[in-house]
Amino acid sequence: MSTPRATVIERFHHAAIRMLRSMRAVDEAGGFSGPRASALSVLVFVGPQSLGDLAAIEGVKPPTMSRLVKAMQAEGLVDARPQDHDQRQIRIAASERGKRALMKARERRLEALQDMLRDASPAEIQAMEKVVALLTRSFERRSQKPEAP
Amino acid sequence: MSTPRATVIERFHHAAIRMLRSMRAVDEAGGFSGPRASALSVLVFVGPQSLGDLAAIEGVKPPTMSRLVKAMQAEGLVDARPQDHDQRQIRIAASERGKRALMKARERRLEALQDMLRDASPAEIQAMEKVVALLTRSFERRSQKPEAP
DNA sequence: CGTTTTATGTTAGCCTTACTAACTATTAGC
DNA sequence: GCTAATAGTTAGTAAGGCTAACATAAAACG
Repeated sequence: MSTPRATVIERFHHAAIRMLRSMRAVDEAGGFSGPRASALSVLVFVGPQSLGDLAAIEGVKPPTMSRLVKAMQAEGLVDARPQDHDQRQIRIAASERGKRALMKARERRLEALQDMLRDASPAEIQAMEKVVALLTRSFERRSQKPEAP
Repeated sequence: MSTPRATVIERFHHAAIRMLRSMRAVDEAGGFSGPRASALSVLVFVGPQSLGDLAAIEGVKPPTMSRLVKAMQAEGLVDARPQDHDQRQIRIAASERGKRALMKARERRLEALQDMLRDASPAEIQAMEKVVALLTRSFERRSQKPEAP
């Protein structure tokens, strides 16, 4: 359990925690918080969703998403109305104001990240790219087989 | 704002979020949750701390840490008693049971991470190492100058 | 010294996000 | 058409975060 490989993985995990912790501060300074930014970015970049689907994408249970949507609706960040073909479902979409707010928050976060990593060498940027590819691959593998067959 | 560099950084941020989200599930399945595991690991690997120091290390305010410590104390994970040289401060230390619990949780998480990254190539592991170095460097720079002079 | 200031934790009260359980309403199946 | 299943909501609880207000111990200082 103490191979060099394990050590790297563990240190990477820890570094990721620290990086995201400092980003949280940036996100929250900019008005809306992690879960909201995340759900909104799904609505903006993936498209309108039903509540259940949005909850599944975000990895939370429907009641949690229900409350989140209600709060964002109250702030005018999203619109929600019954689906045409199924009156049980609701169609949640980012409002224009929501889109603008998301873009601004995204920009702020990106600026903070770029500032944090401003002295990264080209080789390090390349290394980040490799790591992103690795992680993306892992996520895809995982989502292909959610449960053992 | 749309340089390749920015794109990589943004995708890295997103990948980190997803990685940690799946790790949260592993942590919580194993008994205690993120903030507890994190605080406890400071006590185990860095050593006993006062409440204020521990709060600062963890990036939370003292009342938050006070409650966390109280809960962990109730579960027998940590010991706390007044400092010798200053009766205002308390000295918080991991108990034997806390150490064991942390080690087990750590092992579980590491196994899950290794499983997630099981098909990483040597080059990718090397890339992770580079990224860890980059992030660590950034954190150190940041902690050296907490506020502008 | 004694008084005032500063430092350290704690308590109380609030918010957000997460959960489960129980409920309503709509759709689908038989 | 009655029953099943499905989609969301409501209610109640817990964890973790915050600020404001407080108690107490130590330090500073006249």
